[in-house]
Amino acid sequence: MRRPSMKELAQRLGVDRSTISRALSQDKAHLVAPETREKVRRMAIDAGYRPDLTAASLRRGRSQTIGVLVADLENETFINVIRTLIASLNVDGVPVTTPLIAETRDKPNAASRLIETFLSRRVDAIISLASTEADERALEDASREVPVILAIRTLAALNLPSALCDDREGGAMVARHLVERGHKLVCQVQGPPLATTFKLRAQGFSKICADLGVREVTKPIYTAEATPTAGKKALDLVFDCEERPTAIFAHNDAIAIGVIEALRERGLRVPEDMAVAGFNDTRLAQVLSTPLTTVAYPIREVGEHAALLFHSLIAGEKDEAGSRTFMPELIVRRSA
Amino acid sequence: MRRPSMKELAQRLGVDRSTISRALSQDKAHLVAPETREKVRRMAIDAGYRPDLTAASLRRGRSQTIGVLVADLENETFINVIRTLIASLNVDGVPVTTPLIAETRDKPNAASRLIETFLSRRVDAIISLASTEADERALEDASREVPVILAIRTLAALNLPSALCDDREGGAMVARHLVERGHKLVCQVQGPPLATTFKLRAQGFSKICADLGVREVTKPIYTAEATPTAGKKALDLVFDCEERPTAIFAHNDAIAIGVIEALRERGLRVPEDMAVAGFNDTRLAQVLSTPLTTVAYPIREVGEHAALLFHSLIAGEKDEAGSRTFMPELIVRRSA
DNA sequence: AATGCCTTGTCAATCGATTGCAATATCAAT
DNA sequence: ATTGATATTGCAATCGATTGACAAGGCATT
Repeated sequence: MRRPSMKELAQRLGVDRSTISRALSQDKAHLVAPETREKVRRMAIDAGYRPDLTAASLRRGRSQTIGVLVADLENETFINVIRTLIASLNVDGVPVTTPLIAETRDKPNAASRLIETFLSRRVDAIISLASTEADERALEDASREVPVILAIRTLAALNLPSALCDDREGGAMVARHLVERGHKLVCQVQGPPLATTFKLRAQGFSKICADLGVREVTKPIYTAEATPTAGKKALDLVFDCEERPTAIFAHNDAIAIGVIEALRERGLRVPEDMAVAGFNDTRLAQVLSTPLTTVAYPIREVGEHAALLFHSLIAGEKDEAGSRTFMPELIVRRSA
Repeated sequence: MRRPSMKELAQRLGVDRSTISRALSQDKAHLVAPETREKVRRMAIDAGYRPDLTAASLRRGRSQTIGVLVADLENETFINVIRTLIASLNVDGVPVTTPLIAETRDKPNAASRLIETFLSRRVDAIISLASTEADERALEDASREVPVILAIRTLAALNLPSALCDDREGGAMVARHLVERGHKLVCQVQGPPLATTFKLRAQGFSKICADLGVREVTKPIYTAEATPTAGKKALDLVFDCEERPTAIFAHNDAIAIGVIEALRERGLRVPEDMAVAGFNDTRLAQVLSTPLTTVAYPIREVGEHAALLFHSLIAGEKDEAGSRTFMPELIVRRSA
């Protein structure tokens, strides 16, 4: 009743295991006579044969597996990038490479432990959507054993192939928009500074403000997490400032939602009393009764480029696809 | 510069590979002399030895891997159950079992393809947080080869060990609460009927309404997805009814949020003009300026019991831990 | 008929770790 | 000194698939 191994198939058919292996493979199938090939394939199907990928991995030295590190599984943007990545992993609709997905939650040594697991399982590559400076060392070490690709977040010191969004320009877009709308004093509610994303958004935003002569509230405001709860708390800090801004750039939509709810609790209207912009163009952004002005993340591009990097790196191409940075897009809605 | 294999370690130390294997193992370490054991472990560490789990899997017939099917990676409840599940997979803080996480998005044949992949990779068990009637067959077939555990969603026909929330009672709790608050005509915005969860919530809710003499709007209202967007659309259907209810039970928080935003756009206040209750106690539920009355999902219990089932099943215990259903908890906030 | 090429298939080694069994060493008890 | 028990280590098979080397047969060319 158990499923047969390749050896058993071979016995039943009176051929060698190697013939079975080749007949069933993609690349070596031409080495076996068409009739034999068909015979083998038919028999494999109705015997319910299922190749043992652990054995194949061992022999090939390739596990057809990719380690995916993600900072936060609840974050829509990460998930959507992973989704397009996984979709691009399939060849002709057949999933050949299985992702091992693991979450770091930005905990200091989570990444290095997970990377150890990945390497023990002999992943063919690692894609990190979770890089923080704390993991720099772990990723660097890993990159000596296996291709490492960065997505969404980069690490300047490492020079690893990456698929990114132009976060600086994204921040700049928001700033320009707010300036156009006539705001004179603005404010950022920044995400936690451990990832490059938020730093770049802040830089891009501040640069434009400075260039165009718009002031930011003096004290920089950070959230501990990029969540609505944290955004809500952060609004208190905004109101602690000597001067009250007329617009807030929240570093992502989750923070923006927290900010908006907090404003509502204070009886303030968005955007009349305070304009709010977010980042990512989350699903919720469109659903809110005051639809959110935000920056659409180039999800598909980032995911697909990460997959492209993966394929080019494991194929060992010399003119490998390089790092790329994709442009986000400002989505103007009612909130700012 | 490459990392050494067990064989190379053995040569350097002048002992047999089997000794290395035993010294480094958990369960057979007592078979090797304490000094040898220490010597081996030290050498392993500073040679940077890292066991090859693909080889170990092959030989052991156990991959120390578990297939996790999840319907939706964006759903906080699923993710949180998976998180506690993964945490409970570690023994003494060491991750011994690696989860292979795959998403079905409730697409008809996604589950069976993913299960094929899992089985080819020789997972030790499969945990499905994605079961729909469409996958019944695939899960049943899988359960003949490997332990299959259901979580969150069950399949009555299959009698597989499961870790569940008492969704029926959850629905009932909401109904009782609405009755207590004096509502006479209520309405459900149901989630898609492919999963048991929503059906049970609906049944529990309706039963109590009937028992306590409260009317529901006649036409049942379903959403195509359990998302805010779908919830928003569904509100139109509610207003299409001949009579307007005074309270809405949305089958989860995401739907509830859509409903609330749609109400706001119509200029209606929650809960004064329309009470709204959700399900799951999502993070957002607490953050909203009108905090959401909802049902807290027994996340920890479900995740931990699923892990318990896994451990007991692969240990082959005869008095295996059985299916369990955990009680959710009504969280009364402002919205209803 | 001899030669060479091509097609098809077999043989056997191999990937790296695990484990049942056997072998040796050590020690105590008689 | 002999026996037996116990502790420690080595030997070699094994898990299941893949692949380089090679052999057999067929066919065409000269």
